[in-house]
Amino acid sequence: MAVQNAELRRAGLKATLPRLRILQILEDSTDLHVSAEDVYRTLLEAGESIGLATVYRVLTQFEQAGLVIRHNFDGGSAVFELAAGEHHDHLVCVRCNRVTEFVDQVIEERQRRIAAENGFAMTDHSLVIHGICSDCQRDSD
Amino acid sequence: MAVQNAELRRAGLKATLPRLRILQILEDSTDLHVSAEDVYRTLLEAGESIGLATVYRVLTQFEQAGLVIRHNFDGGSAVFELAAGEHHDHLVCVRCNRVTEFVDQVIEERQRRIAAENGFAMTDHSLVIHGICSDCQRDSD
DNA sequence: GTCTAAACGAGAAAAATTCACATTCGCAAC
DNA sequence: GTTGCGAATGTGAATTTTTCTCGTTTAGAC
Repeated sequence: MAVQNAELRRAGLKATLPRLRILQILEDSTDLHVSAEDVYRTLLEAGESIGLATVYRVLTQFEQAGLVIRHNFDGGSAVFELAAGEHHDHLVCVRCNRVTEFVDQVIEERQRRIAAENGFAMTDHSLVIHGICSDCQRDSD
Repeated sequence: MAVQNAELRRAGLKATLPRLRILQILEDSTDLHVSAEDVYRTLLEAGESIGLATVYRVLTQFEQAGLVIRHNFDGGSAVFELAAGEHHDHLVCVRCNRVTEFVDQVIEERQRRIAAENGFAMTDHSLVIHGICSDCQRDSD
């Protein structure tokens, strides 16, 4: 708990109970990508009385503070991921929604060049490859 | 009009009035990326009485038929683009939302390889580079 | 311990999208 | 050209996701 406290301070956020709990949930989650609803459900299961509005507020603050990254894959709801490690891109299975991460330096470099060629000051980028993962390919045979 | 009629048939869709009108709007639009609301508004301005639900339905059908591509950039609403040309990726300005398209064969190739290495049968991919376009960089000085 | 601004909870509201169902339309057979 | 039928549409309600409002509570400085 003391750890999360310090993390929040470093991010310039007051260490309130909802923020501590939500940060912990993100860190403890086995799934790297969780939605606001996921976080809310986990809180309910743990018996915490934290409102859904607060979950959204906190996740947005975390995003602005650089603690998490918000992805708009599809399927309606945004998902959040701890910004702990380095940047990476995603492979998303269109059948089971499983997400795999990857990094490719060649692509990173080309992106920087393309942004520059088009006069864009790149702030961010996101690459999502959709496909059918090996498990789902097997299942459909 | 006869042209759109044939296009719909080729896509396996009955040539109904809403579908003809919406296809025409997409083709006539100066902006390549339009939302369902944009289409609806254009219809209203033209005095057509086509429901918003129909617009969503038709756009979804067009997507399934491969006539248009749906993008979930961000900002809540999805945008649709005619699937006329070849595949391409997008540069989106975070200030003015202007969209520029590009293609890079090196990136395309790396993506195929990455999907294969991870056992994914690639169905699709989307690369969005966010940044500040040249116009907006100038404005903020 | 007190104080104050910031943060919270609950529920209402907004925005985007989909659904349900009665009505209408496209089109193929006559 | 008429007719018939299943597919498609319009309306308005419902859902889903996210944000807002506002009265109450809390974290952290003094």
